[in-house]
Amino acid sequence: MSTNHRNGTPAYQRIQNAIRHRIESSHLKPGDSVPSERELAKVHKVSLMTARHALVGLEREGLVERRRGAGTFVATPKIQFNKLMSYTEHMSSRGLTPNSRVLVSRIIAGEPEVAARLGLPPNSALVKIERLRLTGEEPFALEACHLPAGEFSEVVNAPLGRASLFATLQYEYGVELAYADEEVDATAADGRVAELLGVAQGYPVLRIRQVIYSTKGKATIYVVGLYRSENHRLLIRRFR
Amino acid sequence: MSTNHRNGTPAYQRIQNAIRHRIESSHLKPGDSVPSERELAKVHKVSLMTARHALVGLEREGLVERRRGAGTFVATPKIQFNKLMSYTEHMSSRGLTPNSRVLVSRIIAGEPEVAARLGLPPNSALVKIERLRLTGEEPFALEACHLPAGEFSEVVNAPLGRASLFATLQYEYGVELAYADEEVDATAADGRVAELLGVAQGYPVLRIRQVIYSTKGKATIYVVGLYRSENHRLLIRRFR
DNA sequence: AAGTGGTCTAGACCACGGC
DNA sequence: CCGTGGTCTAGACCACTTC
Repeated sequence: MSTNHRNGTPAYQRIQNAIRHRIESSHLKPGDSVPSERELAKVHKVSLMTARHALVGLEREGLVERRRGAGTFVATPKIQFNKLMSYTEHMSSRGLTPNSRVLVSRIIAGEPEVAARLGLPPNSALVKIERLRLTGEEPFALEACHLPAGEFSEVVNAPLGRASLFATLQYEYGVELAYADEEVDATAADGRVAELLGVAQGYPVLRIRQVIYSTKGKATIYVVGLYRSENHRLLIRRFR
Repeated sequence: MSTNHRNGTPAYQRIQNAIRHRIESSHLKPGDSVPSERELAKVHKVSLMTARHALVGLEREGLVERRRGAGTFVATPKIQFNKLMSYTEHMSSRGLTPNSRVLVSRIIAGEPEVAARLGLPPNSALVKIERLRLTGEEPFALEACHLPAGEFSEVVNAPLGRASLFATLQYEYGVELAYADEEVDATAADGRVAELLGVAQGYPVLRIRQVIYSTKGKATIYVVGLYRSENHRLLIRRFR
C-alpha cells in the first residue's frame, strides 16, 4: 500500500479532500459530474472499493449525489448535512467571516446536570465558555460550551476571539472530535437571552443541546445553543 | 452469489435485519457485544467486507457502537438517529400505539410554495393530508403532508386512520422512500395551531419541514410538522 | 498474544440509465 | 450498447484493546 504510507492519511480521505477542494474552489460546480468510481480508481491508483468508499462518504455529507446508472454529481449546496462543524468552519465554508463576543470564560462548579451530560460526578469543576455569535453586528446565537476542567482548564486562557475551540482542542490537547448527539427543541427567550439576541421576551428560539464525543468515544464538550430561528436553520438529511 | 438469489434482499441487509431482530426481541441488550465482523462472515457465509458493510450501517443508525480493537456493542437506545421513519414506525419501535386524527384529506391547488418544494409547476393539484398526532388523548403534533395529485390522488381514500402513509405508498404504489431533507426552526403557535395542540397562542413550537425523496431521487412528499417541544425532542447524531 | 475494527486489493456480476 | 453505481469475494496488513 505504498500510497498510504506517504503520509498518515488513508487513501479514501485523500480522494475526498481532492474532490472537496475542487468543489470549494469552484472547479466543480453544482450539477457537474464527479469522476466515476472507476476513473478515480485509475487516477489515484487505488482499488474500486477504495474509490467507492470515498464517494459514499461524500454523499452522506451531502456534498455529492449519486445516481445508479448515471453517475456522481456535485449537489446543490444546501449546506453540509449531518456534518459536525465548528461555528468557524461553518461560516468560512459559506464565505462568511466568523464574528463572536466572549461573554464568559472561567471555571465553574455545582452544575450537576451539565456534569452528568459529560459523564462526570455532580460537583466536578467545569470550564464554561459562553459566546454571542454575530453576523456582522447582528447577534443570532448564544452558545455555552462546557468541558471537564480536569483536562482542559487552560482553554479559559485560549484566544477564542480568534481561534476556534475545535482547533484549540486539536492542536493544544491532541483531542480529535468524532461525533455529536444533539437534542433539538423550541423554547421561549427569557429576559437575558432576549436582550442579548435582540428579540422580545417570550419569542421562540431554537435550542440545540449537544454532547460532542472525541474519537476515543469520550464525552468532551457539552454545548447549549440558542438560535434566532429566522436567521439560523438547521438542515438535516435522514436516510431510510 | 447463491445466497443473494434466495430472495431479492442483499446479504448485508439480511445480516442487519437478523441483528436488529435480536436487539428488538431483547436477546441482545444494550452493552452486549454483537458478533464480530469475522464471526458474522463465517455464520452468514459472506466475505469480511460484506459483514463489515452490515455493521457500519447499523452504527450510522445509532443501533450499535463500534470500538476499534474492542468490538461492536449494542448502543443504549437513545432512539434511532438519522433514520427516516414514519410516525407509525417511530411509535411502535418504542412500544407505543400510534394514535392520530385525520383533519384534512382532499385535493387542493393554488399552493405554489408547496408545489415548488415538490418540483412541480405553481398551480399543480396536490393531495393534502393533515393529521393531529396524539399520545393517548394528548395532542403533541400537527402534521400536513402534500403529494403530487397526478400520481397519488387515490391516497385521499386510503384508510390512514389505520395504515401508515409510508406503507400505503409502498404497497399500493410501489414507491420506496429513500431519504428526506429537513429544515428545522422554532415558531410561535398561531390561533388554530394553539387550539389543536392545546397550548397558549404565541407558545414556541418546533417546526420541521421535510421533503421526502423516493429511491428514484424524486421529491415525493412535502411534510410540515409542528411539535409541542416539551413532548417531542428531535435527536440527531452528526459525524465529523 | 489473540482478537477486533480500519484500510485496502484486484478482481467479479448485476441492475439500471442514457444514447 | 456502454458506462454507471450496488453488491460481493477471499484474501491482506495495520493499529488498537484486552488479557
